[in-house]
Amino acid sequence: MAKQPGRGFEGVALPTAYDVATRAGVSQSAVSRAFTEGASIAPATRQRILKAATELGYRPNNIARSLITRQSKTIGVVVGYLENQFYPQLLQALSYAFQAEGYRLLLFTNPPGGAPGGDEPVVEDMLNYRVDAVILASVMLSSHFADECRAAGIPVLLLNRKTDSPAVSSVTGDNEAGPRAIANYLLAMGHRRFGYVAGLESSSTSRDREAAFRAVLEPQGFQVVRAVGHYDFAAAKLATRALLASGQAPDAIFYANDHMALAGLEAARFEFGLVPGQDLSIVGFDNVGAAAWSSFDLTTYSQPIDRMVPIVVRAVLDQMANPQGEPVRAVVEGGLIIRGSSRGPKPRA
Amino acid sequence: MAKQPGRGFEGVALPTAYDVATRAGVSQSAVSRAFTEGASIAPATRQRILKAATELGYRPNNIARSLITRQSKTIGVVVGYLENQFYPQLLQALSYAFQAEGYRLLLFTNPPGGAPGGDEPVVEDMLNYRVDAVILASVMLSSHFADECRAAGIPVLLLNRKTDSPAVSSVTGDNEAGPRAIANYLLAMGHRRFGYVAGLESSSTSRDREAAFRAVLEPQGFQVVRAVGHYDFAAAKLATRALLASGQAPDAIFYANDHMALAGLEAARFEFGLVPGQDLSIVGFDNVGAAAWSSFDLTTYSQPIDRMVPIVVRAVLDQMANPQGEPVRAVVEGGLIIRGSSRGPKPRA
DNA sequence: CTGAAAGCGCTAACAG
DNA sequence: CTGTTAGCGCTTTCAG
Repeated sequence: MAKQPGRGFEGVALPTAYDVATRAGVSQSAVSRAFTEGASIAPATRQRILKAATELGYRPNNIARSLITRQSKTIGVVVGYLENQFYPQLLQALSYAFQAEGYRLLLFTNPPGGAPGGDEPVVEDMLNYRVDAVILASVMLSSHFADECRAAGIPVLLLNRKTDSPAVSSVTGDNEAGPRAIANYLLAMGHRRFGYVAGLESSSTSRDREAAFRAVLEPQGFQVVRAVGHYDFAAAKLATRALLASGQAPDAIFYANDHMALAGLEAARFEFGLVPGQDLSIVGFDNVGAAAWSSFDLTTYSQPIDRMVPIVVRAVLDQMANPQGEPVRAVVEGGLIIRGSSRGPKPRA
Repeated sequence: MAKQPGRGFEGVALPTAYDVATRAGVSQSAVSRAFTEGASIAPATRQRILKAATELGYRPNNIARSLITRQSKTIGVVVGYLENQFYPQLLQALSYAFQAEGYRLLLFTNPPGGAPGGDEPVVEDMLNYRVDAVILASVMLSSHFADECRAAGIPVLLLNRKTDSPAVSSVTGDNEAGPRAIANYLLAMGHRRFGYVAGLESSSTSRDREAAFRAVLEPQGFQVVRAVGHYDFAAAKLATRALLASGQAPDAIFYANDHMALAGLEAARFEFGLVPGQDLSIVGFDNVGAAAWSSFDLTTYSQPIDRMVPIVVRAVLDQMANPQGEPVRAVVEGGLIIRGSSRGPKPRA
C-alpha cells in the first residue's frame, strides 16, 4: 500500500510505479519500461503492467522523469501584447506544433501596459523551471535576457525580432523585401506623399521596416513623414491623427504592423471622413485575420504563420539536439496582399 | 568540481546546490535554506551563499523542488479558439494574475478546427505534469475530463462554461441576467422580430443565453428564430445570412458572443446593405476590445475579465489549499453596454 | 527480457 | 542557526 505522504483524492497519495509493480508482480523498473516508448519489454508483461496501472489510476510522474532525464519537455514562451491578433494566432500555432512534438508551452506574459526593458524577475524564474528552450516573441524584453539563457545552456529563439548578437537564433518575416514591395506598389499607384507609423522605437522590427521603406523612396527624392504608434491601437490612432492633421498630410501611410494599421483605418475614416483606398492608402504588415474582414479590407504584407512555425519548431528542436550548432537566422518570405484599403486596381473589382 | 552529466554551456553541467555549498563552505541544506523564503538562516551565511551562487551561476532546480514538495507551481490552462479575442484577453489576465501568486501557466490548445468532444490525449498528458490545478476555458472538451482531474485530486475550474455536476467549480458571466437585459432592451426599443445565433449546440453557455433570452420574449408572445454559428466567424456570417434572407427576417439579432456578432455586423452591412443601429439591431455578449472600435460600435453585455480573474485566482488557490472545500460556482455580473449597433437612443448621440 | 541498485537535485525532519 | 540523514518517483546501467 506504499506510503501516503501526498495529496490526491481524500488526502491519499497518487499511486507510484512501485504500487503498480507490486500489483503486477514485477519490479518497478519493469513499470518504467512499460511506459517508455521502445523499451525492451515482453508484450505480455507490458499488458499486465498496463492493466494494473489502469486499475490503480496510475499516471507516470513527469516531474520525476524530468529530474533524471534532464528534459522538462517544456518550452518557455514570452509573449507581450496579446491585443495584437498576430500573437494569439502565433501562440496557437506554436502550441499545437510543439504539442505534436511532445513539448508543452510554459507561458510568460509581460505585465499589461508594461514598459520595455527591465527583465521581469518572473521571466528569470522561467530558467529555474528548466525549460528546454525559450522563445521570445515580445518586444518588451531586453536582449540581455537572451544572453542569460545562453549562459544557462538553454537554446533561445527570437520570434519576430532580432538582436545585434548574431549568435542568437531568430525567425522573422521579410522586413526588407516586404516594405520595399509596399513602397514600390505605392509609388506605382501614383502616391507621392508618404507616411510611416513606427512601432516602438526600440524595436528592431519597426526600425528594419522603416529603413527598407525609406530605402526605396528617399533615393527617388520622396520624403517620408513619421509618427510613433508604440504598437498600440490607441497610440496608433493618435499617430495617424498627427500625420493627417499636418499641412502636408501623406496620402499613403505604411504602418509597422496590421494592428496599428487597423487603428489608422479607423482614424482616417471616422475622424477625418476619408475613404481609404480612395482618398488615401493605408497599408499594414502581418496579414492578421481581421485584415481580411470586410470592415477593414486592409492591404498588407503577410507574415505567414503557417510557414514560420515549422521553421521555429525545427530550429528549436535542432538547437536542443545540438547546442553547439550554428544559430538559425531565418527570414520567412511573405507576399504583398492587395485589398481595398489602398488606391489602385484591386484584384477583382 | 562535481560530476558533469548534463547539458549546459559547452556540455558542462549546471552547478548544483552542492557546488555552491562547497564553495561557500557550508552544507548543501544551508544552500537550500538560503533560497527558501523565511527559512532560518543567519544573514551572514546567506550572503556568503548567495555570493557563491552568483559566482557559479547557480539557479535552484525547480523540478527537483517540485518532486519533493509535490507542488509544480504550475497551472494547466486549456483554451480553444484564440481567434475570439475574448480568450487572448482572458489568457493574458490570468497569466499575469497567477504569476503574481507564484504560479505559471502551462498552455494547452485544441487543434485548430478541432471537433468538440474527444479528449485530446495531449490534454490528458497535462496530468502527468502534475499541474497543481486545471482551468478549462474551452468548449471543445468533454466534461468527462473534469472528472478525471478530480479523480487525480487536482482542482478543476471551468471558465465561461459549466457542467451538470455541481461538484465542479465554475466561473461564468451572467448568462441569465445578461440575455434578459438584452431582451428587455430590444423590446423597449420597439423590436418585434427576434433572432438568436447560437454558438455550439453542445455549449452550456450558448444554451443558457438562449434560454434566458427566450424566457423574456416568448411569454410575451414573440418568436425567436435561430441559426447556429458554432462560435466561428465565418459560420456566424452564414448564420446571419440565413436569418436575414428569410421571408420574416428578424430586425434584432442577439449573438451568443461578440466574436460572432462582429461577423453578423459585417454580413448585415456588406452583404445586405443594412445599417446596423437603424435597419436592424445587432447585439453581442462579452464586450471584447474590438466591440468598442468605431468600425463595429457593438452593443453588448459585458463579461468583465478584470472582475472575473481575481475570482478565478482565489477559487483556484482555495481549492488547492483545501481540496475538500465546497466548489465555487461564481456568476460574475456584467452590464449592458449600449452602442451604435442597436436601434434607439444612444448614450450620447 | 527482467531485477537490483544507484542516483537526478533538492527539501524536510531531526539532532546538535 | 546549521549539518546529517532520508527520501520524492523515476530512469538507467549492469548483471543475470
